[in-house]
Amino acid sequence: MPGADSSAPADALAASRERRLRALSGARRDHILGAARAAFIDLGLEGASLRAIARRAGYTAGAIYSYFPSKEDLYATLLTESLERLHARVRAAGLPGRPAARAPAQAAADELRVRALAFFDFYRENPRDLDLGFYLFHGMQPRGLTPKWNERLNSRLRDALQPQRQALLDLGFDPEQAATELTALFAHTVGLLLLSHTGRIRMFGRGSEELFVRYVEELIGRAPAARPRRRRA
Amino acid sequence: MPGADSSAPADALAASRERRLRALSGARRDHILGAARAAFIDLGLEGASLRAIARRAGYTAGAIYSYFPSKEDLYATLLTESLERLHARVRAAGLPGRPAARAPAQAAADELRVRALAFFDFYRENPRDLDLGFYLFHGMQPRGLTPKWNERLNSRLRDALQPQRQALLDLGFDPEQAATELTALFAHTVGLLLLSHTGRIRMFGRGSEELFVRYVEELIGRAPAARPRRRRA
Amino acid sequence: MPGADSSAPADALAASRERRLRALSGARRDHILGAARAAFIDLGLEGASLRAIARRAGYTAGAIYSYFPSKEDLYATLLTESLERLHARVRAAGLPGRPAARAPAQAAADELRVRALAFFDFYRENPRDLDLGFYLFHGMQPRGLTPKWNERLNSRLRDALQPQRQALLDLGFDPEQAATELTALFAHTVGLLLLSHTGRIRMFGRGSEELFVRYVEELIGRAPAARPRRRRA
Amino acid sequence: MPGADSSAPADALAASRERRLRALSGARRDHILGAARAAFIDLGLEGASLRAIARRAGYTAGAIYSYFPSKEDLYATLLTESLERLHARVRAAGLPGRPAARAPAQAAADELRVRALAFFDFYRENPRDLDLGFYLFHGMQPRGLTPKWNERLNSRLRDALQPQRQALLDLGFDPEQAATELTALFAHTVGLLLLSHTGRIRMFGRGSEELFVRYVEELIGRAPAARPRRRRA
DNA sequence: CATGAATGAGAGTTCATTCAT
DNA sequence: GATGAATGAACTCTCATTCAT
Repeated sequence: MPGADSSAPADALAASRERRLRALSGARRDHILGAARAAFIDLGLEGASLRAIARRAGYTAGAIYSYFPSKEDLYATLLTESLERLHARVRAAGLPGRPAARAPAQAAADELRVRALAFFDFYRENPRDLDLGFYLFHGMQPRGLTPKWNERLNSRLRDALQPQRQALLDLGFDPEQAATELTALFAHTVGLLLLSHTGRIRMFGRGSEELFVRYVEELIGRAPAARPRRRRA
Repeated sequence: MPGADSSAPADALAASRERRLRALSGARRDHILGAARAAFIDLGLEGASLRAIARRAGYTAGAIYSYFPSKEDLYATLLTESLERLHARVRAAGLPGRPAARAPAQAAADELRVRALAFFDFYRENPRDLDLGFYLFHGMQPRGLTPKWNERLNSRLRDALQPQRQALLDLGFDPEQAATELTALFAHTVGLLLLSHTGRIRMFGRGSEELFVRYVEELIGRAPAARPRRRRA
Repeated sequence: MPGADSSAPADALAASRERRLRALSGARRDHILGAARAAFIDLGLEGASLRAIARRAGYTAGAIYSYFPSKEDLYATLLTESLERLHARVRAAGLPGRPAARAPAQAAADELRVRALAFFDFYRENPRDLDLGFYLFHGMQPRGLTPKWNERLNSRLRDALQPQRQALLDLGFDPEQAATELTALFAHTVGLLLLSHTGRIRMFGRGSEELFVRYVEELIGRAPAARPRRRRA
Repeated sequence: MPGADSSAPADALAASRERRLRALSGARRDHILGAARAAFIDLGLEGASLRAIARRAGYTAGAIYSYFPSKEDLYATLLTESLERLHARVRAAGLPGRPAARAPAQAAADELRVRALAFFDFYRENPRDLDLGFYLFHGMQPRGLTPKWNERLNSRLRDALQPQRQALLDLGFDPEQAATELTALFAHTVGLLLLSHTGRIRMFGRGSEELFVRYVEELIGRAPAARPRRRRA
């Protein structure tokens, strides 16, 4: 058959084409996500309609549905991706001093400082990512994404918090304590970011970063490993 | 003419009628605010349309505009009133043990505990009031309320936080420290409430109240007045 | 009190105003229904969108919702009203020869002829009313109107068929036979109308009216009262 | 050139390839029609979008246009094919008792009974085929199919009715009478099917099949051949 | 032949707001 | 003060269709 010996090259060709298409499609999807992020930044949560997003992306509203099955899905994807960027940022923060041979307690403290600050700074610099989180974490009742997406988003958030949890353990907190402190740290971070983001912090005449650092230092001060000498004494 | 010499009594009559009307109007305004609050509780932020609010109040949508110039304004009024209820709750919390002759440091610590918890509980029990605050405090770009309302709302919030500030001062923090601690306390409170309200705290396996109490205790532990003897020693 | 003695006239005024408003509103509702009917006639079932109807009525799409809670509801109202016009037509058809002192069997036969033909002619002359009936009787699953509306529409249809049923009884059919013949007559009528309306009848080289008359005459020929001689024998 | 003398075999090859392709294409076209039919059955007329049909066929929406120039055309093809299935069913119905040597009048009556019932049953069992007929036969304004398709569909319908026409002739009706009776029979059939299909018949407390049989028996009773004695006399 | 992307129109519905009465 | 009507813009989403690849 004439088709037989040409099938392998044809397959290769098809495969290569598919790869190219997939890459293109992915790039365009990212482009839409970027437009959505930009729309959020400029127009806020309520203003970022599908049309507005599409317009920014250079598309018709209907075209978005080639990439996302619904607006909620687009939002959820955006948040997932935001949490992944957060995670990347927190992970990257720890790299430089890694193989150092400092005193372990000191090293753990530095770890916590650096990771927690990276987390904090990510949202300070990208306040709309915070909005996004609120949007979907707030109601979360819209439409059908709750079960699957909620799980997935929680998982991404956990990932981003994991380095800080590890640092807490390294600081000598037992797992239970670490969980408690991590929760408190997360709450404090979110609270400060919210105050900062809404401008409400001005009313107190304080800077959010200053307060954040202070909280972290107190937390380190509370760590079992922080005062090993005193304990022995 | 008969109208000339009856003008003074007529004025008095008109004035009394106007007073009565004003009172009535005020009552009806409150009635609408109540309906709005109920609509928020049942339907959430997005579901509480002007129509839904009006329906609950027994009015037509258009009638609301006799009492509020816009939806944003209604929301802002609602938030003002919410902050006043918060304030009342915090104020009421301190009453019972007031005239006691306890050790001053202990009394101040109790004050803080009781006031801060009242603040926290208010929002725990009325999560929609928290929503409302977020809605209006968020972007602050909502149309006509920024200049005047922002000031007024900040002022109400300050009022509600004042008892806690006083307790911090009574605990021996100097004014600067007190401002810092108050800000941090507020941020922590808001962060925990948010975690609790969005259900995100479940993911950490912690209760928001437990964490809140812990934070307050640590704060008290940090207070200058908390260890006066130790310091002298 | 000054308001006391003026309340009665005020009430009267209010009542008159309300009456006027109600009449106006009803007229405008009818005007919209008329526009909807016209839209159906020109654009067919699928083309008659809410927007198209509103445009014809001189309204915005949203304005329709002041008069009808949904498009389905508008359709159902239209069909109800169509069935009422049908009923009126059938009822009016019997009037002229009523008090005649003809032989009863002959009178009953004339009754049936005249009523059945009125029914048939109504739809021959207003084919879109037939479409409307098909639209809602066809799927009938759209949205929430099934339970209430279905009942109501069936009732209207029954009303319009009642004169024919009575004529069948008067022709000597017992109730069971009358029900059977009425159903068959209705089916035949609908079938012929459909053939006529879709132009399919041309393919047979027959006229629908001719066939309809033939069917009615056969039906009359089948009637027990039609052959009194047999009964006497 | 080597290509010159190989042109004849090449042409043959090309022709055979084209034949094969054409057959394949036909099979795939049928496959799509099958998917469309299935989509109709499951989703109804409105729900069966091109996308839904394509999905069922394992294709993209765009791919359908390789086989059908438009959705209307696909529908028309589907209806053509439906009428052909109807025809086959009616034709098959007459087979068993064919070579019997019954009294000719009795045989013709049986013929009519069996053919007409087959026609009726086809639509009773496949109500979506009825929908399809209504959809396309209704306004006939759907875009591109009027001139050519109308003719073709009428022809198919005529084919399916031909056995009944023959039976009517065999029953002694002259051609004119037969045409009239055939039209009336068709109208009655359609009317009953419509009542049955829309559920409206329930309102009359009658069964469509019972009524159908009754109509056919009356029709047979009307046949000239039904009373042969009169003819001989 | 088939895909995947894109269009553009349009669907029904809701909304805050305005205004004559 | 309150109504009921009306606006106009916006919403998400679906559709048949086209076309480069």
